[in-house]
Amino acid sequence: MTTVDMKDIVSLCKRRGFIFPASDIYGGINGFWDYGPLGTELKNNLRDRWWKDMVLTPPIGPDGTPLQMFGVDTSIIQNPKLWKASGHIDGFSDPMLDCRETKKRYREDKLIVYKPKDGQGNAIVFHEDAESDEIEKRIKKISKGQSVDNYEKTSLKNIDTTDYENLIGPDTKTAGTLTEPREFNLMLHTFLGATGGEENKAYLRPETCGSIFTNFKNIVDNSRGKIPFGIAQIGKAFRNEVTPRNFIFRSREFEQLEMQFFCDPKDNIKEWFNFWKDYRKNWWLKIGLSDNHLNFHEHTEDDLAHYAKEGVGAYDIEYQFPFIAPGFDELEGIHDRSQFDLSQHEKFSGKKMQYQNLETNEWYTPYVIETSAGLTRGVLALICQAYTVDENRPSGMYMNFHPSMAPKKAAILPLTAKDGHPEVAQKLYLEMREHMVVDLDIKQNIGKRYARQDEIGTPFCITIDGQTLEDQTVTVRERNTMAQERVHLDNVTEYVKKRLV
RNA sequence: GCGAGUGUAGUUCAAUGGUAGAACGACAGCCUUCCAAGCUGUAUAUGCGGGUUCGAUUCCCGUCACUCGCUCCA
Repeated sequence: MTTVDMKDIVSLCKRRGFIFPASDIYGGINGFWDYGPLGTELKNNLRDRWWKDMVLTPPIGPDGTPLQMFGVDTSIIQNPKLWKASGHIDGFSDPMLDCRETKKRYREDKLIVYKPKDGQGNAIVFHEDAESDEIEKRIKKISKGQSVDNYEKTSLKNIDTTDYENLIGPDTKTAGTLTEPREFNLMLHTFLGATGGEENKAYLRPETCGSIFTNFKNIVDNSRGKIPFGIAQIGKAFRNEVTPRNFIFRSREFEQLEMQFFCDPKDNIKEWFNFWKDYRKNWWLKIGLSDNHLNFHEHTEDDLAHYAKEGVGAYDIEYQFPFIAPGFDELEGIHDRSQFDLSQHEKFSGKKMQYQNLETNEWYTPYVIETSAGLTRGVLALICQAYTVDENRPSGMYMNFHPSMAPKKAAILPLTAKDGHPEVAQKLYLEMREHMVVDLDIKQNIGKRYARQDEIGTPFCITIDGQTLEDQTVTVRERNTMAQERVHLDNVTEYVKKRLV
């Protein structure tokens, strides 16, 4: 396997207009990226393909009937109670602090402090479950013989941060190694209303699925949703990642392709789960990711998300990104969320989130299988997969995008800038651009123009030459093989179209 | 968030306490040609802020960004 350096990928992305650092002229901003002309096309191609294959023409179910799927596009900001119900607000809002020396991290509320009653000397910090003889021993040692009685016990919250320099951390002997406690909630928040204060706090969604669940009843009641069915959504999501890193892989603003599939708890959940798992992996294969770069990772009991504890399992589809190779990193999760979300929303909203089987009149809370893919991670995977080193061509490499994903489908290149070539080229360009994204490039020599198209992964280059004027044929060059074929002008749009699927 | 490193044209690199160079890319002109990016020319850079200094891209401090290792990832 050839390993591609992320550095080369990042510089190509900037040089050719795929992806730029956000607010580049101001020095960038950690965790945010802008999509340039080609990156936008690529992302749209991936997004549209997902929407088609999931919503417009969803797969045929295991029993041979086409699945019912509904598309929604919900607001990024929702009532904060939604995130309370989903567990996102409480799940990760503890103030934490670090020890600079030992690199350990502590929850503020789990630490207790022994402060000298006379105010002389350092205060000593312990973990809340420290044994009393352990406390006694350590205090004696550090204070050179003083007893616990000379110390008063308090919680870390009562210590002013200006006094932190006099604190001795739980796992060290030196004072002043603890950092100030920091909120570690990973949700981005904002304030609603022009004068919004704390009471008007709202959150930018950390995933798109929350509002899929809250629309469950609308779909059932107003869109004739009959279980089993799915609700799908594409949209932005935001997380205050501790360490945004690896180009667009972990960014604070990203885009998701999410689908929640609601089924009868009496169904064979495992069968549905496997159905989606296989369908989703094959989908990535269809759009050009190679099998040996894809991997299924099954979550163990310990790292299951809070919503997935009850279910039949959780799998990640992982891709072998260059920055982690030979390891893999998550591209899409297929998780059994069981009845967690609908039950939670029923509890918090007081609205019945159940489904009635009208044939049996039986009410139940549906089971949910989630497929949650990162659109922006998908773009990165496509780019990494496509980057192909080839020392035998002028560009030194080419982007081997699947034709259906390539940002530009064809480039029209008159061999010379005179002799009537540009006129023919422009006519063809105006025809073809009605059907696909095409480039018209007239200037400079042909080798240079081929090389440029190779670098951005255009699958077909169409050349108008002397012979075109005689017999109305053009040459079509295929990117990967560089082989050429003569095609009549009347057929060239169809010729390319057929090869984009 | 911690630790280490890096920061010079669009990209990849050079150089210097005293005028910042190249290659590729871009653009213009020439060539009119089917691929080792033809020929000529033009424009473009020391991340940002402060300090030291007669003078800082170079030394120092801060900051921002990127890379690597930790940490985190509902």
